[in-house]
Amino acid sequence: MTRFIQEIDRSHSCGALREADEGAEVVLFGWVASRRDLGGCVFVDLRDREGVTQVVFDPQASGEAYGLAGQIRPEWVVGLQGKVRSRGANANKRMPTGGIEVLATRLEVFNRSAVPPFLLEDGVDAREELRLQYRYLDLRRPEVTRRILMRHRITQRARRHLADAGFLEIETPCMVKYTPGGARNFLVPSRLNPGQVYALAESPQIFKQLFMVAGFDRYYQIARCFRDEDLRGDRQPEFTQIDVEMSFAAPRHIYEVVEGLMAAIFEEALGVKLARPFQRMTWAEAMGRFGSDKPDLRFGLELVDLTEIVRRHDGGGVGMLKDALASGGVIKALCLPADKAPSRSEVDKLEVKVKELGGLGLARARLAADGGWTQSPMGKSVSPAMRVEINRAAGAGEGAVLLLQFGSADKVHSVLGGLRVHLGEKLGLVDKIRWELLWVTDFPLFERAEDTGAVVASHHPFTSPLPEDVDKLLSEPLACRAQAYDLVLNGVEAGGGSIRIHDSEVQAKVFKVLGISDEEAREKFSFLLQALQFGAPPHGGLALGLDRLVMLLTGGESIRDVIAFPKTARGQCLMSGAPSGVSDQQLADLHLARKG
RNA sequence: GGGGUGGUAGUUAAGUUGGCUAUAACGCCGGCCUGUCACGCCGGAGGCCGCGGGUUCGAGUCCCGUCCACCCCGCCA
Repeated sequence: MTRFIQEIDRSHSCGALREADEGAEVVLFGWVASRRDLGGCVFVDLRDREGVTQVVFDPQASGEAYGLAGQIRPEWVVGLQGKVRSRGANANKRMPTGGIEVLATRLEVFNRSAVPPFLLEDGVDAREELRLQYRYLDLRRPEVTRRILMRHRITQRARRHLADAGFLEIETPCMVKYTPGGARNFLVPSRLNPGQVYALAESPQIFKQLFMVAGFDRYYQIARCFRDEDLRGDRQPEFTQIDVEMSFAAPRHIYEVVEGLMAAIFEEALGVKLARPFQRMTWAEAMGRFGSDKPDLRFGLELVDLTEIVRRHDGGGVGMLKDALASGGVIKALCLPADKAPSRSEVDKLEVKVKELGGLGLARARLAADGGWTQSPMGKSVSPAMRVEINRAAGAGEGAVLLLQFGSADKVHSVLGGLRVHLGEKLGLVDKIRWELLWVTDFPLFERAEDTGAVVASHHPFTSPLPEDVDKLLSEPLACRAQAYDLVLNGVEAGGGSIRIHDSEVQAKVFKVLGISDEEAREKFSFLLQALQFGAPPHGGLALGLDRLVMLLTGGESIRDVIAFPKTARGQCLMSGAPSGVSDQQLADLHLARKG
């Protein structure tokens, strides 16, 4: 008797056969997805990464195969030979292969399977803890497999697109010199250099700039990055970026390349043609209108700026508004029309949300038929004149609810921006089938650190200011805008980048603003600064978060869904058990001592 | 670091004011069944109620602690 594998080759995947293949002799390999034993015949759904095909075992076709089919169980791995036949009126329209089945003449069991700890079917919601523990089984589930295959197609398409556009794929080291600032690094102790460490690269940033100095002109990499920060659904300790850098580039050149790349990816993944160019909005406009540097444009509900109205009315009789103005604050509101207006108790719940977002409270008003404010702490004191103007500015009619925040612009924006997103989801304002891409541009070059009050780089210290703001670097640093941009997709930051400083005078000014001395700069960034002195071309780039992108394009809920072997929120791999303990001998080899 | 939600057969869940011999569905095991595709029918096995203390005549249920997973804030491009 001939044996599979050694002598018989697979002819098709389990997702390939159609009615046109009727009559073909085929050989399929795969896993038993389900078995329906009707007594006189046995149906088996055979699954591989490409799909599922129904196989029927009939004693008249092969008594031996039929007998074996009665014994097999879910997740056994088998090979079989048979003939494709049409299912005619019995076709299953919900399956791509549902028009046919394979009448098996031979069956070989390659391996049995223990009973899996959870059902390997779509739509089952076994606890994620368990799914991660048996990730190799979870990956067999068609919807999980589909995401991983989609990731493959997206990265392949990205590679092809960028290579065709003249970008070189070059790898950069993961083990790098520690440089301060930005995310916390994982550290790798050096056995050969007692007491010294490598850092795992949080991004290839400096190296890709050096490629530009080297004259490679255009570089890309599907780069793994490492950050030792607390984790979220969209943050893993190691993650992947599509990293791009190009020489002789202004922001518009970067936009053009990345828009082409995104269009290719969307076409590949969804068959969607993106409208180009993408929308652009300055950071200041995004913050002002949406309270966010990554506005979700799938719905409206923009912030209404009431600052000037309140100023003209000198507070309009409302003490807290007047105080907010006096301390240099702003007053903004969200207006929910009557048909979306939350009830009184729902507004109270929103106030809880506001406090989560860092707000002190939620001033509100519900409009009566005459425009008067009810259910409002300001209802009695507010002057009718100001009230009328605010109602008009907000477009608020009878039954509408106004939700107000006042205070520092940063706080008002972050609270109302967060509330806007919350309401967008909760009230079903978000159009789920839309893809809204935009560039947010002209980010502030510097910001004030909340804890220390020091001026710090918003992006990183090599980010170039807008040409028209260079003169203000030393005099008004916080008013300087950067040639920095984020690509925002449906309210998610899909990527970000900047044009870098290639002029050592400008770089020196930036370091001065940041309070970094020449000596300190040399010590921290020596090799980059040195390289910039040897004919560095104007250059800039961007990095796209591949995990987030694939998550959005596949409808995943977290990037864990699109990473083959993800870690938990505490950075553990439940399957392998990493991280794990270390022996005294290992520590000694690394010249490390255990604490305590 | 702070806050929240959850943890009960293999899995997903229910479990009332503390009274339980802890339910159900799916899965698993055995039997029957030739057109199923969530196959159907009959029968069966299966539990340290996350873990450790406490209150109580009595705890899945109440209290304290702890572990794990997830979400939010801080942090992080």
